[in-house]
Amino acid sequence: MSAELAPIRSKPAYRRVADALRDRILDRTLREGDRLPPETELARQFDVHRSTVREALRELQSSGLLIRRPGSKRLAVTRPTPGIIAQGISRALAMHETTYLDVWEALTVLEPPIAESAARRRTRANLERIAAAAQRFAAENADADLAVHHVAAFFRTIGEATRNRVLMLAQEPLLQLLEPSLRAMINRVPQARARIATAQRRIREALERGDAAEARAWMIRHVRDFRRGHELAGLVTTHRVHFRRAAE
Amino acid sequence: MSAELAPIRSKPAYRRVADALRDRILDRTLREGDRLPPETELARQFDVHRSTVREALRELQSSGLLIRRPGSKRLAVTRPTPGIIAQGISRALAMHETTYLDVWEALTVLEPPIAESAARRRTRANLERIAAAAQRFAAENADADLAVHHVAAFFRTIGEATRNRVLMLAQEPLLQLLEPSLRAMINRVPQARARIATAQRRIREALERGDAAEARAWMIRHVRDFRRGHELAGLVTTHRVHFRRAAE
DNA sequence: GCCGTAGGATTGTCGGACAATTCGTCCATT
DNA sequence: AATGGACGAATTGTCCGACAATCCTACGGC
Repeated sequence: MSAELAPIRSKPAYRRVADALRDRILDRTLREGDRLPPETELARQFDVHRSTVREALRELQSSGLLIRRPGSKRLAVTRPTPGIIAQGISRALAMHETTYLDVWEALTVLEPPIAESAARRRTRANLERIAAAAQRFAAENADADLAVHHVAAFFRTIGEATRNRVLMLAQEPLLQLLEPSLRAMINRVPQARARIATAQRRIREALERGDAAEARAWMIRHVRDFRRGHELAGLVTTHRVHFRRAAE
Repeated sequence: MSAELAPIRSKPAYRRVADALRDRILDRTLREGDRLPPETELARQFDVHRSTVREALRELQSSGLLIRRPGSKRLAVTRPTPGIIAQGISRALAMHETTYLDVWEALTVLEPPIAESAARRRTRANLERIAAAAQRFAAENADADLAVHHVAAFFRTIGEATRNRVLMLAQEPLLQLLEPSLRAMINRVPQARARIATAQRRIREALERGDAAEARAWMIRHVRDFRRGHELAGLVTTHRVHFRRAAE
């Protein structure tokens, strides 16, 4: 007979304020680009103290719904960028027992279909961006950090070409987590840059022809190469990924 | 000759405190399960006011690194759960122009390889959880909300069987976003439940046999059915997804 | 019309206060 | 030795108020 009693825990005010604001943003009462009212005004409207409002604001800020535009005082409503979101994902993955092998497996799953889809939907503008990214990688012969950055950018431009936000967002954390090990690999495996450049070229050409099967096939090789290179570099793929991003 | 001057913007104290704490968590100085020191103590250590500390705490709390255990006062260090992370992703996707078609496409990409991988790695325990989830769905003939919940749970158990956090995390937002439209579909398409139950059974059997190809094949059909059902129900797949999750 | 400036508005941070809850410990009871 | 209060200490949630630093704006000068 003992009914399961719902635990009664009225939410603290800062959370109610955050929820209320988030609702206003999601239902577009507050639209993207709008500047938020001043804290004192919000405090007045919600009938709480300004400190309480500020706690709520920090919450929304860290989930990427509010942003302070550089050189501006007021907060503005914004859509969370893939980068911000992926940062949270990357941290979460780094805290769980995620290995480079896991990341690589996910790349294997995601990237070939992404390449395929990109081959079907890419526009002229996409192709230009893809070519530019490949070009930048090919031109960067010194700085490994930059090279790695350009590799990630290449994948991103392909993701954009799919026009599917879900896929773009899904691949972003992989790119973030891949960077450190990719950098190590490029430094230790001499032929790595050339192999990457070749794969990028073949993928790019396939995308230009709209050849989905070929784009997929080369993407598969490209991703497989990452693992090969990883092993050649003596990196252990079952090591846990790590991720830091605080200083800026 | 004009050197690119780095914009000097010393971060506000609440952000520095948040960064410092986040670093301590990521480098495991503060370990999972540890209770955080009291706010006054943190304020003393960082030499800032307690309000400032509280703003930092809200930030970490919303990124899922700190949690208040039910019926507890102190905050505890924790790993962000897939659910929490995916919530942020879902919101982000809902704010961009993400359509149900996008979600469905991502399901098409992700789920078959997940099923394949699960077929290779599943343990006895996984199989039991998968069977239990399928059982719960089959037994739920009334409440559409519950049925939908069980469908998502079925996918989650399969994701767990892959033992790959990245894949698990990638599929979570899809499940969250799928729920509303899936609920509508189940309510409007009479044969939907039966088709889902059949697919679940075939997938489960394939997983039990460790038959990766068959698991993949049935998962493909299963996901395709979602779209068919969607269309049969007269739901427009190019509508934007929406996501709310505030009350609790 | 463009530009600089003064005053107003807004944020970042602080000091302090107090009620409500939870924590921890000590003691009585079974 | 477990169990179950009892109670003061510790901690959080919320508020009030204050002030410097910075951003914003509107006004007046060129």
